[in-house]
Amino acid sequence: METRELRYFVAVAEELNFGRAADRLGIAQPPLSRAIAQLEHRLGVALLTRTSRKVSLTGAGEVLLAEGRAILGAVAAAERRTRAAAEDQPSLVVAAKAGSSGEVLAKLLDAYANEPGAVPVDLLLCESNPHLPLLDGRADVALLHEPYDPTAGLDVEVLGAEGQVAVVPSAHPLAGRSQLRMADVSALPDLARWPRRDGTYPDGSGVEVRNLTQLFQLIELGRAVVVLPEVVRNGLAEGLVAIPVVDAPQVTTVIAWPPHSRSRAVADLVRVATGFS
Amino acid sequence: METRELRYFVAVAEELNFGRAADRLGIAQPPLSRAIAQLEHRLGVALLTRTSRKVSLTGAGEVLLAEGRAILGAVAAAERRTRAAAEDQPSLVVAAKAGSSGEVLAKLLDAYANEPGAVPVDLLLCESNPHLPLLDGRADVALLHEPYDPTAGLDVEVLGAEGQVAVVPSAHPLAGRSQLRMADVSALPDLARWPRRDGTYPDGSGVEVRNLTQLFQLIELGRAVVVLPEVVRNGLAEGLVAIPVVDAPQVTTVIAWPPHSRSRAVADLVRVATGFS
DNA sequence: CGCAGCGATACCCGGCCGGTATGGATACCG
DNA sequence: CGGTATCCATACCGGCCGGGTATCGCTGCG
Repeated sequence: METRELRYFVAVAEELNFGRAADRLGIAQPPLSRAIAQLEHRLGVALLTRTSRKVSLTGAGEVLLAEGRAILGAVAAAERRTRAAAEDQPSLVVAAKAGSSGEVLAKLLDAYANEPGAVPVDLLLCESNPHLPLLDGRADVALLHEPYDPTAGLDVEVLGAEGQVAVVPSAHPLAGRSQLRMADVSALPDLARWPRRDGTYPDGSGVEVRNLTQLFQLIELGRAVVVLPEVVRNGLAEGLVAIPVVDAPQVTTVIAWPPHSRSRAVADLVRVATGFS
Repeated sequence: METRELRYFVAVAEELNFGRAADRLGIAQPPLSRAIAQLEHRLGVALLTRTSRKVSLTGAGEVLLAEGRAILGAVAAAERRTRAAAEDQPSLVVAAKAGSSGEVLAKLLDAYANEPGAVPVDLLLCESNPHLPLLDGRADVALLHEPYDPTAGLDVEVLGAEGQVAVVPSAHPLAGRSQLRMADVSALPDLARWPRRDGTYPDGSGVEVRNLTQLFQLIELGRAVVVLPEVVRNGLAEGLVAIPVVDAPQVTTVIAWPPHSRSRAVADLVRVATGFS
């Protein structure tokens, strides 16, 4: 199986339309049809069911889509990391979610900078999932939050844990309570559309939740409700209050890096991180 | 970067000889030279240093070798898993190290077999590292032992932990002791050659340690010394005794599976395993 | 100095990838 | 119910690239 075939299949599987997929790939539709047919023939497996009006994935196709995405990410990562290894002066890219854990990140980078043999660090602040740049080689290390961020296929080390709080408007009936339970929160109406783990949004009405400041605005307007790690207290606006949710799962901050990482700099940074946590 | 190029590069990087690599790949040497040169050109990076007498890897080459092996494994896994997903009756392959944790495995398989919706289970008993079949798709789940088996790039769930014991001949001076420390053990002579984590053996004299029964024979002959998890007591031969090593790291048995696994059967098995542990 | 080993270069051929043109099936619409 | 638009498959052609053979250039060794 060649990566070209995988790119083609992933494009078709995502578009579920040969014409658009060919467009996206910058080739004509017939060669694409043929390539997919060849791939299916070589695998001896039907990946798509075509009814001249609609294309859909078979079970095997769904498996190959997931595997193929991972492989294409790994290939992109391999290219980037190979090029990075050829640079005369190494550097380190750390990914973190924008607007969270600012001070733990600062402490970590300060501590690392004082290490002997420390390397210049670039920061990559992600609006969405900070684990993605790790998978395609754009970053060398990431700060993630279990269970929010997926850590599948990554090596991780736990840095710390914290409880979660519900954020509600100060004028809200629950605002006076000293603690809540998940049941209290999930009983409240939530009119916003939340991203899925892959970053896409469900269809329907409601605003798509994209970042914290926007989310807080929605909460003030009573159009969203959310349970978040305690640190959000720091950046909380005037009209909002945070109330501990006693039975919410603990959120653990972890430092993650790709498997097979042989980089001295990554090892140093992880050691520093786990040292003081 | 195409997988063909990666296959070619990995072959050359492993053989460090274009002729032998071409032989292994079943092609002639000139196209191989050209393919590697093209790959280097496209990446804009030197992967190999050639001095018409010797080929060696650059730093970037070593990175690409590691990444490339992982990618080729992932591609092989993708093909196998895609084909497996097309089978009308699903099945589950469980990998475990031959000659270890027999009873935990038996308990696990029994418990799983009683699950509703259980699927036929095939066992894959590995002489060497049981994580390898996970990486290239030959197995769906593996029982591993931290820190002996590498778990990089796998999802794991801890099943249990145990201490470690030193195995020595009954006639050995230490045989009467009730407990030992690592220092006691490492002071003893060890004439055997142990496999590295990648399965290869260092050069030199001494027998290559390949499995438990052979290892026990070496110990009886006073040619090897080893610290192993407590379970080995069960299969211990007459002339050997096991003595707890109090400061050895705990060995944890983990159940591991590839990331992105969407299989119902894998999820069921993991749930059963963590349920009773 | 001659030879052997090894990678690079030169050159040719065939297969495959990609393009255009077109066919066949199906849903939608007047 | 016929026309049409949409969409995937097939047919066919041309150019590129991957692979083969022959050979050269370099280097360490006897």
